[in-house]
Amino acid sequence: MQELPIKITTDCNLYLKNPETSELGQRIVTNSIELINELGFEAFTFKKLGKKIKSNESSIYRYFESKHHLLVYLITWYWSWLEYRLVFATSNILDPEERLRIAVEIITKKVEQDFAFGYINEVLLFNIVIDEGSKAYYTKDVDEENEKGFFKPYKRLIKRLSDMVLGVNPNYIYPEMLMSTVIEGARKQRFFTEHLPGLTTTIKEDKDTIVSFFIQLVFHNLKNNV
Amino acid sequence: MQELPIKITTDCNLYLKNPETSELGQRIVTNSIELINELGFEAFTFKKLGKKIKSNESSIYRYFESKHHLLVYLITWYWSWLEYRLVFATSNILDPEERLRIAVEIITKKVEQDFAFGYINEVLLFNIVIDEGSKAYYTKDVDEENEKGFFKPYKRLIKRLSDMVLGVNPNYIYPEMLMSTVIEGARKQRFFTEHLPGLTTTIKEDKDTIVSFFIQLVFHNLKNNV
DNA sequence: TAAAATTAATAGTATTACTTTTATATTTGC
DNA sequence: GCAAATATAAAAGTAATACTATTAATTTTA
Repeated sequence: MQELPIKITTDCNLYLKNPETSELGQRIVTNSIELINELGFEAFTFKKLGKKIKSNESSIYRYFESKHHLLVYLITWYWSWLEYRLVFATSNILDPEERLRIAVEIITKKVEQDFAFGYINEVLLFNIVIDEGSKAYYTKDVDEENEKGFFKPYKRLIKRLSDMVLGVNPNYIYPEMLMSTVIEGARKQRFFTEHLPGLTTTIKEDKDTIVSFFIQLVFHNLKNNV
Repeated sequence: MQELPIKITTDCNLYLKNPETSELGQRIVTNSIELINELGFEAFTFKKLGKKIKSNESSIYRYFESKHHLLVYLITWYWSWLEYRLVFATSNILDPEERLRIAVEIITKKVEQDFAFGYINEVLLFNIVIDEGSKAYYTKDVDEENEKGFFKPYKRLIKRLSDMVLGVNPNYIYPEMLMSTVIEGARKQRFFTEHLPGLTTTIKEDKDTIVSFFIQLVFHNLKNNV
């Protein structure tokens, strides 16, 4: 079994039993990604997942308290993976502008290649992030779940990006707001491109309009704030 | 009965019977806004609403096919109301920059005052837009619902805003993307401010950080695109 | 005032998320 | 190597959900 460099720690309170630690746990994660992709989160149930992995509904409940917990786990895994890639891609870049440019590119671009990180298919997971991502926090229980630590990894990612913003312009006063607007905005524009094109812009000559737009947005904004 | 200047037309296919046209219909709308605020959309049911308006679950189904249809109706009413206010506030402004500034302010600022438009409480409706707004389109049926015309009023609003952007800078190439990023981004930042402050920035001295941020974002971006 | 339309009430369906219980494997400590 | 702890599977059950169908009562209107 391959070790994954991305760990969702216990202090996030996202699982009852760490799915990394058993074959069944891994099968739950792998197959839930496939099944949520196929059915959408609302139609996805632990019963159907149990059938798919030739196990039982009640066994899945040993790992995740609810299907909502499982969704948050998957989305969190994605943010942690993004942060990992971000650190990796920018570690040798000394120029702050170049660092930020690379960072914005990574957080806004499509995931098209399966990085084959263990039992997780990143391309399918990316689709879930686009289509179902905001369901992780649009709940009546956000505040409670936030206190439990559910969103720590996401906050850490935003913090890291904000620091890069300040590296380019230490006087900029909205670093967190800018970066969460970019990361969430890019997700939304992807969704619009796919389903509601009237709400977005696509430039045919551009390989990725969403990436270009957000890079321009960030840098034009920072340059005017001296 | 006061006439509402905001009409959700039949070609949006959002209702079975227009709730404006009867007292029961209006009670359904008024009270659903209160009840969704109170319980959140997931815990809200037609059964509970029926009890609240001292009518019956099945009667509500005569107006709205499902609770999802009702939610989309409410959100759509909000977009139409925003557009109405937008047109009203900018109709006499000739300077394109000033027009756009006013527009961005209107679409990003909080609704704190009940405009007392008939039977709709705009402050409560605004809360629903913040907390549940994106549930209107994050569904497996988006494409189908889009074809039915569910999102026409929202698209019209984005179109109108894009035209104002082009009024300021005719060479700007991402008008729709910029405006939907602003409108959706402002909603999300409001939610973060309330529930996940680690993902956003708040400046105490500023009366409304979200408005200031987005105005700056738009204008710095447009000025660098000649 | 009769017909049409609207509303109310009841009861029903299939499915959902999740729990409980019990039995059977599998792993682990000694 | 075997008992004890743990993990898994299976079945059955619960309360609630979203929605439908039917029927009856009430209101509107022609």
